[in-house]
Order: sequence, then C-alpha cells, then structure tokens
Amino acid sequence: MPPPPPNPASIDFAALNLLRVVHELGSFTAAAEKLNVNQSAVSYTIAKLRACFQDPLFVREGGRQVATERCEDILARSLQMLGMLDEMLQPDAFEPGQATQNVTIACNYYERMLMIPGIVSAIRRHAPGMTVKVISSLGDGHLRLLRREADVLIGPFARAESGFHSRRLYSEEYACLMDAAHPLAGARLDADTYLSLNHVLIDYGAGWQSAYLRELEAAGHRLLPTITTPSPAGLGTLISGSDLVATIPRRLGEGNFEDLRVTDCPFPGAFDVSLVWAAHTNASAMHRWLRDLIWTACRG
Amino acid sequence: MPPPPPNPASIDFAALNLLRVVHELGSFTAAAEKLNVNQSAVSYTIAKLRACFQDPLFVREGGRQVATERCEDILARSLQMLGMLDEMLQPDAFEPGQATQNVTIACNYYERMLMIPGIVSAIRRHAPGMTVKVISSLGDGHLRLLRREADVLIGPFARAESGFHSRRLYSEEYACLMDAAHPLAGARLDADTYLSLNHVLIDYGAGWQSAYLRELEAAGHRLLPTITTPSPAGLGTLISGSDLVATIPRRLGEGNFEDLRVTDCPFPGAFDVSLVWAAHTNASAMHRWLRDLIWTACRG
DNA sequence: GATTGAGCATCAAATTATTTGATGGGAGTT
DNA sequence: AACTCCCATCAAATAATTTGATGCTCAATC
Repeated sequence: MPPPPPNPASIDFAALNLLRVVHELGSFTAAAEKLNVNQSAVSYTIAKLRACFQDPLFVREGGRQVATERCEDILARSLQMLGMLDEMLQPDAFEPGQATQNVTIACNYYERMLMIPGIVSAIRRHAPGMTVKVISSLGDGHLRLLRREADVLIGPFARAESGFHSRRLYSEEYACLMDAAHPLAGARLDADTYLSLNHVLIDYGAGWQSAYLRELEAAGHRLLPTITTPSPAGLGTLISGSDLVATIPRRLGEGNFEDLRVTDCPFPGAFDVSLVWAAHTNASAMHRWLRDLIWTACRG
Repeated sequence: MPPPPPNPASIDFAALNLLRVVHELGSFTAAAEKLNVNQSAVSYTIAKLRACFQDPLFVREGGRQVATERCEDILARSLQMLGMLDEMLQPDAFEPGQATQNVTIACNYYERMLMIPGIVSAIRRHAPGMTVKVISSLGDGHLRLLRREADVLIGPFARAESGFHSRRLYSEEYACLMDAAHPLAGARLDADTYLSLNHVLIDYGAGWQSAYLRELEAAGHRLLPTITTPSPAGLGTLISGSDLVATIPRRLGEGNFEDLRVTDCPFPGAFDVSLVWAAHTNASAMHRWLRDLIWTACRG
C-alpha cells in the first residue's frame, strides 16, 4: 500500500531554498551542512519534491547529484519565487523624496479654505513628486474612505465605530460674523438679542445640522433665517455694509473678511475638527507619513 | 516572554492560497468552510502571516475582514506565485508539432552515413520546427553528454556505469570489402588467407581499436596494413579496380559501393550499435520522444 | 576482484508544527 | 440590553518534520 502523494500546497519556501542549495553544491550532504540540518532531512524533502513534481530532480553522475532537465525548469521558477518572497518581506518603506503617489483628501469648504493650502504646501515641500486630489466629503466622507476613494477625511467627524481611526486636530466653535459698523459688533449677545438678528443661514445640505443649531434647539429656541445660502463662499460680500449676521466657525471668520467683525455666539456649539482614516490604511508607511504631516500642518 | 517570530521560509503555498480565499470571501469563517478546515486553523495561519509580514493584513470594517494596503501588495505576488506553482506541476509535456528546440546527436562516420539521414528525415517529418546538430563523438562522446553538449550519442558504446543509460539498436560485425573482380571475392577466407591480403587499415585515432583487431590479436595474430587511412570516406574509390581489402562494418559495406563485394571476415569482431544518453535527460519528455524516434528510424 | 570510504535512502524515535474542538470576547443588529 | 455572528486563544490531538542510527550503492584505490 503506497503512501498518498504529498500535497503540493505544502511545499514551502524552505523546500525551494533547499532545492537551490543542493543544485549549487551537487551534494545532499554538503547541502545539509550548509543549511544546518541532518542529511536525512535533505533526503526527505527532496523525496517529497520528487513525488510532487513526478521527476527524479537529481541523479548521480560521476559521484555528484546532477539536476535533470525538469529540475532546471523548476529551479528557475523557484529562484524567482525566493526573490519575490524577499521583496515581500521588506518592511513597508516610504521615502517622501522619491514618492510619486497621489493622495486624496476628502473635506469641505472650511478645510479647503483653512487647511488645504498649508497641507498642500507641506506635501509639495517634503514630497515634490507626489500629487494631491481634494474631493468633497459631505454626506459620504466615510464611505469614500471605505471605498478607497480617499486616503483621509478631515472635518467635524469622529466616528468611534470599528473600521475607522481618528485623531483630533483641534477644537472649534461657532461665532457671529457681522459688519464692523453693525451696532452690536463686539457686544456680548444674549440669546434673545442673538435670535432677533437678521441671520444668514448656511444650509450645507444632506441633512447636515451645525452644532450651534443643535445647541440652540436643545435650549428650546428656533432660528428664523433672513437669508439661506448653501455655502460660506461669497459670505463676506453678502454681509459687508449690511445688518446681516452669519454664524460660522470662529477660525473661518477671523482673518478672512476685511471689514467684518467676529463676536461670540451665545450658542457656540463647540466641536472638534478631526483627521479620520480607514483601518486598512492604518499600518501603511505612506499613510502614516501623510497623517503626521497633516497633523503638523494643522497644529503648526 | 513572547514566542519567537515564525520563520518566513516556512510559509507554504497553502498559506498563500488561504490568504487569497480570505481576501475573496472577506471572512475567516467562510474561508475555513471553503477550504474544509477549522476556523481556528485560518486564525492560526493568518496570525503566522501577520507576524512574518509585520502587518495586520486584514482588519474588520463593517463586519467584514478587509485587506490592508500592504496585504494587497502581498496578495498580488501570492497570486503570481500560486500561478507559477500550477505551471510547475504540469506534467512535462512535449508536442513535436509545436516544438522548436534543437537536438544534438553525437556520432561518427558510420552513423552519419547509415543512420543520420533516416533520423533527420523522421525528425523533420514529425517535428518540422525542430533543428538537428550532428557532432563528432570520437574519444569524448560520453563527456559531451555529461556537459550537455549532446542530447544523445550513437555508436558502438555501451557504458554500464552510473550516470548513463543505453539501448542497443542492433548487432553489427566486420566484413571484408573488395573489388568484385578480386580472385577471392565471395570466397570463404581462413585466417592465414585473410592475413596475407593487402589490407587497408582505418585508423580512427584517439587510441580506438576496432573489435575485429582485438579479436585477431587475441587469437595471436597481427595485421600488417598495406595502406592506413583515417576514415572510411573515399574507401570505395581506393579499393575499386585494385587488390586491396578493407575490413569495415558489414552494413557500411553493403549497398554503398557499386563495383565492390562484401565477404565474411574470419574475425568478425561482433559489436552492438547503441543509443546512449545521460541520466539527467532520462525523464525528459522531449528526450524520450527523441530516443523513441531514433529507435524506430534505426530499426525501421 | 576486494576493500574502503563517501554519500544517499530508509527507519524509528523525538520534536515541532498544524489542526481540531471548546470557549470567550468583541462587534453588529434588533 | 439581549442576541447572534465571528475572530482569537487555549489545550489536546494529529500530522509533519527532524534527528540519529543503519544499511545500501557507488566510486576510488590497491
């Protein structure tokens, strides 16, 4: 009753390497010494390969083990595969100076105004061969991460569920933006005064509710906007020289509008701006580098 | 005390295949079912690969195991290698009609006259894309096999030592070739009569001694040649219209010289013409085919 | 031809690696 | 919160590999 043939799937890289060494030294005994194993271990492994490949692989010629024609073919591929394994085992290295990859950042208007210029500038400085793509994140930022459409997501999101990682960049709050000549510019606003103003409401769409709206509604109020706009873009022109008031993130107001004034809002709706990424990019050297760079650029 | 990292050389093709199936199904449990193993065997193998490659390889996203960036790289190479193993496991097939290889036959004058035309014709008929090279074998035919300079050797050689295989094609003997008008043409020659003739001796060189010379010397005789020549080439012209006698293999004499006659030699020096090849080509499909073709062509 | 030594094949015992089956913790859904 | 699914981990069982001993084959030498 002969033993069943060995399963070829059980051939490992050690066996392929043993084949290489036997071929190189033309002797099982010498190969055993070089590999620091017993001679019979070499016999066992060659016997296994002989059975798998249905070929003697080595034959005695003039006192040496000489490879068969078929063994030469098998050996050529084995050498290839051993090289491939070596490459696979190299640590995931990332050299910014040599890199040519594209990175895709999902974010919205706020980040595009306040953060992307600094981030892009830093990327170009440290990794001049890389390219950057900025895509919208509203409503489906997390899906974009999962679908590998984006490498990172930046915004007021901090999902704790599995599959994502996040890192808080900084805290942010809402403030009132109005013309410097507005009678209440710089004054301390109570809730009633605030609610009686002529508000410009930014409706981001996709059911998004800003944190300050949630806070004032939780306090039992309702904001009746005078004007509704889909984006902060063009807000400065709209408010300048008027009695309109827009409630926007403080950092977006400060330093971005010349004749306008930023005043505390009685419903600041504090929130965190975070960097979010999918778990499958967490261990990647390039992604780690990118995240560190974004962290530095936004905290710098 | 952590366990030592596994040796990457112990990664086998089963592990690479398991990586493929987990990736495809996005689930350890589903992969286990498909592969007909226990779920914990999948965990064990993935854990081993994780340790070897220093990467989580799969992370949970939305209830599925999703590959990391590094896993995608490793998987691409794994698929390549699995394909390579499949190719390596294919039986050594040889299609004469599609083949384009060269075959090299080592032999000498006798074989070039009597056998090579038929062999070449058969090769061209069955494997029209193949090429044939004929090289001299005198003195070092066996070395040419060992050095892979020749695929087969044909001649009066039958080495029994290890490293070679041989197959007898047919038996041959020496006979006397003389002019048809020679007074002893067709007569039965005794030893003294034979030895008194005017002999043409073919001295092949390299210390080669023909079997009939060995036989007559073993019987205590010595042949004194009238003429010595290094090759049977041109022998017909030399002997025609003369009283010279050449002792050559019977088949070489018969049918090759018009006005000449072949007569039995009292020292026939019987020998075998064999096909010889090195052990390392023994299992090769192409070589087997070639040997069978030569056998058929010579035994016609 | 006989002898000797080298080297491969094979065996049983020892060791290591892998697989099985049980269990519990984590994640997702209701 | 309860329930279910799935992966991680554990100990025991099983399989594969390695060790060390032995014998057979081959090549070299006398």
